[in-house]
Amino acid sequence: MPELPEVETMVRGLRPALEGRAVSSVELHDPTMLLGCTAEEFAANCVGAVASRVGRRGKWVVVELAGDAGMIVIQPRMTGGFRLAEPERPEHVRLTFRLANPDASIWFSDARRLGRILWFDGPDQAAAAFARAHGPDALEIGRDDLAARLKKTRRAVKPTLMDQKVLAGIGNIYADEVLFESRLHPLRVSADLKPAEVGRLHAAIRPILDRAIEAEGASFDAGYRTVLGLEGGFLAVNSMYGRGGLPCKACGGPILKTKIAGLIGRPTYLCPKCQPEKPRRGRAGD
DNA sequence: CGGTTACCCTGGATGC
DNA sequence: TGCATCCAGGGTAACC
Repeated sequence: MPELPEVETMVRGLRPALEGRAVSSVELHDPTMLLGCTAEEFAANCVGAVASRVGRRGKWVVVELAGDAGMIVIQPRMTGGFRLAEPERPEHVRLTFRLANPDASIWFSDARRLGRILWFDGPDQAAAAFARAHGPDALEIGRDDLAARLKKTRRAVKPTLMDQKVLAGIGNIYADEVLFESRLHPLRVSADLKPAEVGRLHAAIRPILDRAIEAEGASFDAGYRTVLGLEGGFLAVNSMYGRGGLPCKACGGPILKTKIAGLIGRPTYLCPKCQPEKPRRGRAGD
């Protein structure tokens, strides 16, 4: 489920509950989700350690243990999420951290079990693994950097935006929002975007992600919730995702829900009028 | 190399 | 009510 704003919201919720606290025990209910060490090693590494910092790298949640005792990375992927001991234990809990003084629990639950729990012996290993899989963070990437990365590929711009190696944090929901905001069709060839178009795209990314973080992310159905079990509010104020057939906020025409090449089964929402497949001659350019 | 597809899993919603 | 089908926000690996 979670993309950058949802993961950022998780991290902000976890911080006050976890930072500075000693882990008294861990329960790994599904050891197949753990990579990087055995379940026994994981428990031995965590118990007694103090969680010094909780952070985000792209869509990864990073828990740093004090004194270089190691790092835990949790990838929620589609259906993973955290819940504090309140208000109630969620279903499908795969990992439990118990804390002492005062006693508390933090749960990681994941219905589809697509999530991953990674163990790294130290920050260098974690940083190397992150660097292998990710480009710059979507909140931090510069316009020229984005332009250079788009120039390198002739694939469609939407799958490029969702490629974590190009920039980290954008997934299916926010790609559609960003492309609508910058009036670009998702099938436009990345390398063919004109400087002004790349400028619009870059200018749209940060504000949309910031607005979504402010709303505490996007919730629908039984999916993503905050660590308190609350729904995020972004889908009440967004422009595209989940709004197939509804009027486009710019032109009033119907929003199209479709599928595009390069993204296997995932839906794409776009406004055919505001996001023309071919750039208008003389206009859309620089 | 770049792009496409299958697949990993499962719960919930929808349809017959 | 019961069963089949479809759908899903992510990511990797195999393949052409």
